[in-house]
Amino acid sequence: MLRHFVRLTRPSYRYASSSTKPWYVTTPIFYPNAAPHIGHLYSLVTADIFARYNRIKNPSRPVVFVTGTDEHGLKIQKAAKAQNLPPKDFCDVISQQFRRLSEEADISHTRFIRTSEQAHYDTVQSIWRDLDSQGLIYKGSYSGWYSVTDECFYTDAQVTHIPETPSSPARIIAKETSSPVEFSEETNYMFRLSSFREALLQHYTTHKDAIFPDAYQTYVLGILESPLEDISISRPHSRLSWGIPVPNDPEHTIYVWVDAVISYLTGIGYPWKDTGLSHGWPVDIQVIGKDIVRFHTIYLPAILLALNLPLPQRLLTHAHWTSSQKKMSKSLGNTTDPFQAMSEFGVDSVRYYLAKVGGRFRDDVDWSHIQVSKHDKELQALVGNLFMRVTSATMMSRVKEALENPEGSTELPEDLRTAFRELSDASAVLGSKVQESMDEMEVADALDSIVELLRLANKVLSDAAPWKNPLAHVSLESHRSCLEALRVSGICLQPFIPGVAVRLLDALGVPQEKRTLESVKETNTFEDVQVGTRLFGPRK
RNA sequence: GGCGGCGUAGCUCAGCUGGUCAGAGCGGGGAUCUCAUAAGUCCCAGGUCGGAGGUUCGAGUCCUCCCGCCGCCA
Repeated sequence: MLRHFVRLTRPSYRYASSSTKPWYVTTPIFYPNAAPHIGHLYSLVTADIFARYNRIKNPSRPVVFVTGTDEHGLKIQKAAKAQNLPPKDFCDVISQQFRRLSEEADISHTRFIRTSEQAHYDTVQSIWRDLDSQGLIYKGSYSGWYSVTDECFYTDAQVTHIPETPSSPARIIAKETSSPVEFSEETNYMFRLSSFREALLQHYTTHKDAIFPDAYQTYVLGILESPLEDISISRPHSRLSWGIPVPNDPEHTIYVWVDAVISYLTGIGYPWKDTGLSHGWPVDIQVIGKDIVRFHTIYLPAILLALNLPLPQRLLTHAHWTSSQKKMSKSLGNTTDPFQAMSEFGVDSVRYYLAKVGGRFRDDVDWSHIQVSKHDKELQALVGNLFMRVTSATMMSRVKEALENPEGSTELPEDLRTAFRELSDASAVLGSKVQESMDEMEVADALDSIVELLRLANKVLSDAAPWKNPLAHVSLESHRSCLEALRVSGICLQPFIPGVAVRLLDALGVPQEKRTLESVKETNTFEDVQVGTRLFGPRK
């Protein structure tokens, strides 16, 4: 007899941001059937921004950041076969590219998991047995349009009907590959997803901000307002051998997405001896792409409910990158190699672009070589040039002169006093503005606040014109207030462009322990400014 | 077909929760500076806010219809 597994009476775990458990963020686990692309980098950078942000927001709270590769499945099996490699060897190569991408993009992940790891393997089988013992798995039949050539099923939407012609009969083919398909049926293991519809609906009704942006919350609620059908979670071993075998049934292989989503648990050591809190569970932010929303908002939570585990706190769903307004596609030849982009523009300029342009999460965003180049220049001018203006030989000598003659007048014209006060006020509130935006997942707004402050600093410096103003005190005040703007900006820029931010803070002589969000409110004496530091690498 | 999202200056985008009835950056034109990483600052031009109705004292913002684009419907 089937147990009724809806747990409506059990409170969902909702930990406040001041919770002491480690803060946990994930990228989607990547499917390495080909080399990584800009979309993968976007997911990595997005997750990294939140990881780094939380490190400077709550320095005493550990941050756990899991990324990795999902290495089973038919596409990988076929890609390996095409290269005459065993799947494991193929995955070793491609997974290494993803790991290298993470490292070269300055991603501060704490764990790179691969679903081919033995511990993950064992845990997936263990979870399968658990679900099975609860009566949540049963054998059923799956039917659809099967392609012998492609060795897979297609849905109605994925096939098209070719009418009869004088030389050929009517037929149905797969849209993607044009291979002929025929309606077939096979036996698979099914998961009782339907049992969880009410609990899931309640969860998303109660937690209206579970998914960001709102449009995806609405989308998921719409799905859950209709009957939820059980889903197939296995494939015949004869067709899919590269995967985790179904326990006690070697003729079936666990479907790839099942073991993929379990990696968020195994990435932090599940099954735990305790509740998982000390390991970081539940996930605080789960970064996902819009193409995998169902897996992460419905299938995974259903499994978690079945395992009696709290659900992820929030999901951040990002859209895709287009290339000069066209969908990126290998067949179109308009994909961008992320390694090449980082090499050409610098890691931080690429991160800046991804965060600035991609940091609103509303819809697809455009990757354009011209736009990336412009953002690269903007960043260098905003941060690099401002630092050089403030620490120039002329400026430093004027400051020295002012310091050596403290009896000089400190009275400033009113317009300059107002300008300096405005800049100081803006510096003082930057931390709060960035925190407010980031806590609302508004990455682009946070970055815009920093840019605005740096622009204001450049303006005030031009207004004051200390390089020619006869009042020595103007030099001192300009120097001090612009360094302060750079300092607070440097602290706040760490999540977005960590390399430049660290070099800036080093050049300003900011101690390591004074680089937290809290430190923005404090003052700095700038006794150890390293004049002449170049914050950006050489340019062509 | 159903559901959801989008459409604002040449380009990329803010403007969600109705109120000095439209802004920013880039690009374009002009001026200025030369402290500075060929960088800075100032000014100007540029908009049927997809179209048509409606609600309202008032709508880019709410409602209806239409047009176009995108996504989902294991």
